[in-house]
Amino acid sequence: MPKPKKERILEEAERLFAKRGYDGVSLREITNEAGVDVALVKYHFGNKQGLFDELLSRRAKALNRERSDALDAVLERHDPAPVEEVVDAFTHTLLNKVVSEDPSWRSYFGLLAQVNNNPDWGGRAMSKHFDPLVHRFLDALKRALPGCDEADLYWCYHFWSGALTLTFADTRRIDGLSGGLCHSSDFEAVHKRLVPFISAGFRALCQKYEENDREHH
Amino acid sequence: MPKPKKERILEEAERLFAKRGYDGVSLREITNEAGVDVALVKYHFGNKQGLFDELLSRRAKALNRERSDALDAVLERHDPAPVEEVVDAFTHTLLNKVVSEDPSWRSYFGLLAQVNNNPDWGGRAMSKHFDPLVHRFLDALKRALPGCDEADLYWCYHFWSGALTLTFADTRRIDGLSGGLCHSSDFEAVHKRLVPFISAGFRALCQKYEENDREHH
DNA sequence: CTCACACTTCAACAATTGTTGAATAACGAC
DNA sequence: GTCGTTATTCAACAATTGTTGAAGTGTGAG
Repeated sequence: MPKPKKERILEEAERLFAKRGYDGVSLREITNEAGVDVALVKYHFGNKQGLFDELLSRRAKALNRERSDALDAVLERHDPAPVEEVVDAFTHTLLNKVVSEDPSWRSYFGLLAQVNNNPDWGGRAMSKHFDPLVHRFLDALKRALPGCDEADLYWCYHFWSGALTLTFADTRRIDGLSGGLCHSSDFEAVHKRLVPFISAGFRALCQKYEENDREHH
Repeated sequence: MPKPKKERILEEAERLFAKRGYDGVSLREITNEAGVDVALVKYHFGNKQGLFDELLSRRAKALNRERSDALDAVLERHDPAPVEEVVDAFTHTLLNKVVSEDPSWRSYFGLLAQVNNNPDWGGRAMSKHFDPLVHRFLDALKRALPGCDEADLYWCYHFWSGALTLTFADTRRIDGLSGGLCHSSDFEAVHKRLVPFISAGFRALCQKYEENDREHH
């Protein structure tokens, strides 16, 4: 049984939109790659925007639950939880999906990178799907960093989000910049480094009082 | 004497490309906003890509010199220089231009954000204009963080670049997320926080031996 | 079989896209 | 003025864009 054509459209659209953005891909390019007729887009998704919205939301729900569960697991062990563990719970899920699981997740995160960096309507689209989850994580971080300024916290998340976004954009710039030492698609390398990098940033800005026990790991 | 039409095209193109990306803006939209004929694009820049390239490079040269000078000033005072000062030299110039100077710089940085996050050709475009400068800064950081792993250093720059990119993309997501506490276009707020955040990240990943004197500022 | 329904194809639409050649205008040098 | 160069306009091009109505195919139930 061949894959249903609706799904073929979604796959190709995800792949192409992730690479060249909403305006950089035409419906015919998608449907040609998928081997289906253009009119199917209207039938299944209404129009181009409907197709894009469907791509955005179809994976968001499962992803949100998974990351929320990861946070729960951390908070169950200790609350307030160390900054590192909260940051890791947020990032771990994403990078694991890219590294080991169904590679189509990689396209999805590429899509999110496009959306998150879109000055026109990206902010609203991201907020619509992910703000509640982000608030859960920021609440946990607030408890981990008592007395911290709320604005500091949000800006830290902003920097964090930017680092993740550029990672998933996968522009291969670091490949040339590093002379082949690093590879833009080496998400394992990112995984190892992003958590300590971001956690240190949070502590530097949001940790008001020095604590004695700084045991991490 | 009214502004030359060539310049009007550049201004509007910069503004629109920054907001909606290369494929999201048509030449006629640019030339209509600028009040000139479409054919002028061919005359002055060859084609659409030529216009975009001109936008990218016309400000890059001056910007590179300015940032290189900022690094020189730091290194003249002390070499190796503290991480904070090197990071600040890189970021300071950008954010100052946005805050105080000619507001058209803001469009230019929005343009850079679009390019830097573009998976298709963004990496090459950024490298072409900015890699030598980035290498200068990374060299200074390498001296500030003796014995550090080179790959770590490049990945730190990657996170840094991502944080800056999302900032200049100006998506207004943080406005809603923070309930109005932060504003995406408040570059002064970013300025205060980005340097300590990124510096702490560099230290966390790249600082091999604890040092006694951690005097900053 | 027949009917209803979901799915798919086909052919075409009006609008917009980047690009272009030829004609026109502005302007300084001589 | 006259000429050469630069700048600008005009009208149009072929191609592609998203979208659409109508026709066609398949399938499963009755």
